[in-house]
Amino acid sequence: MSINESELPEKNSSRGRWKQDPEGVRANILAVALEEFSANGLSGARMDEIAAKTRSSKRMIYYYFGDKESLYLKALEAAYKKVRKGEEQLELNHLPPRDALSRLVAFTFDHHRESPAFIRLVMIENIHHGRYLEQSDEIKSLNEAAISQIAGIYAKGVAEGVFRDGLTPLRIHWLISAMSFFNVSNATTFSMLFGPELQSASGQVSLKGDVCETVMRFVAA
Amino acid sequence: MSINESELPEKNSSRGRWKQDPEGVRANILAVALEEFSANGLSGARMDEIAAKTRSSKRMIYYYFGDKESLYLKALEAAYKKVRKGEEQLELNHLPPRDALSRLVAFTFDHHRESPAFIRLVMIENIHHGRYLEQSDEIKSLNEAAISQIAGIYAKGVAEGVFRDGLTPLRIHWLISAMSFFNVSNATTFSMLFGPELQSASGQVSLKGDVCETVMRFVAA
DNA sequence: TTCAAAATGTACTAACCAGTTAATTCAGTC
DNA sequence: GACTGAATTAACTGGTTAGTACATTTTGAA
Repeated sequence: MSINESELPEKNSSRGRWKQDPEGVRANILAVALEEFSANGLSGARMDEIAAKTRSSKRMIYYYFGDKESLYLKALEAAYKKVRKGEEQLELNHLPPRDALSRLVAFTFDHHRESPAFIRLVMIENIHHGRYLEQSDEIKSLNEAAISQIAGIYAKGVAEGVFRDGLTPLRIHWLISAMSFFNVSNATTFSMLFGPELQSASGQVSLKGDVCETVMRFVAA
Repeated sequence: MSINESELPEKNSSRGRWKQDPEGVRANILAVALEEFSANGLSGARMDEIAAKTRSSKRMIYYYFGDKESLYLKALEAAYKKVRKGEEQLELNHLPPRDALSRLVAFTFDHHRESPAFIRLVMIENIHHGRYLEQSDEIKSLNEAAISQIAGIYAKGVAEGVFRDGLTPLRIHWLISAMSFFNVSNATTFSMLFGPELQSASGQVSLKGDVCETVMRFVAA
């Protein structure tokens, strides 16, 4: 899971010597910040709290990141990059269209489920009307891949006559995202209002089946 | 400072008379609070800001609601009640199952779209892991109706052979909710990452069509 | 060794903000 | 027309929190 937990020795004793490790400190701060912002939101997160969970100090956060909002933005970017990196693993080109799409849906469902911190940051960003995402051209450029992957699968499926014509990759992507995202983002309130059965282990299995089925039926010729 | 003789626009000047209207004041505070919490979240909202937008004063908020969290909870409850009241209008029992379901989906899609403040509060509540929703038994009791309505339609559809067997009303409701909710909750970031076409007027029309189609195909025999 | 620049620690401050104090004005009652 | 409790106002407070000043240590190069 967490790859870059580069084990720095001990938190430097106050009187003793300390070793410089700018990159490690930066990465450590970012990881903590991501967790805290994800848990408490931008205004809810506390800089002192973030600093305390860091291997370094509040002073270093301001030294490296300037202010709270910049730190939030960097954490948001880091979260996106991490998620996209996970998505790159998937290779579907060799599969027949229906298998490819089905696997993509199942993968997306699982992937969202395993990235709750990311999901929460996206929710928070939506509450802020995307004020910070807006400032990051870096993130915006990362999302062509998802669409073009679907485009390839869909075109092939239409050509083979197994998918109906007249859809767009974007709408298919929207459908997959909506269900996979909602499953994580609204898990708490949905369970509270309608019971926890869909969030149980077996409930999630059957839900994933439903989600795949839903997409397959939506595109079926 | 000098004794204030200045004219506050809407507010009662300190020299002038004021009328008692406890219920009106309460309702006014709640409406403003709902808007502010929805816009800024629990920790992001400012009591002074809420008070300023109210017809009365900060002291009155504390007089009627106790503290910030209680106000938030009451605003949350008010939002739920308002939304449920809107849902009660729908009468579907006389329609054939497919028409009934189709109309229910379209209605839910529109209804969510017209209640962005409510959607945002639910998002915020999910970020808080439902800590406040949890405290409101009142809200929890409101949600049987949605399920039983679908149950009726679905059972009829299965009996007539137009819907497949083996589903549950809960899973159908989940599907409708997921798409209708996501369409509003993630509108900002989705548009930023993939373009605004689905949020345009015509995009929403075609999306609503997709959502109906998706549900109908999911339940089709 | 020396020295400047980068990196870090300690302790502070100024602003903010939820909640309070205490005085005042209304509406209804006798 | 005075009394009472409910409603309302303005100003204040104390804790919290983002951000900073300043001293100190480390590093690497001359």
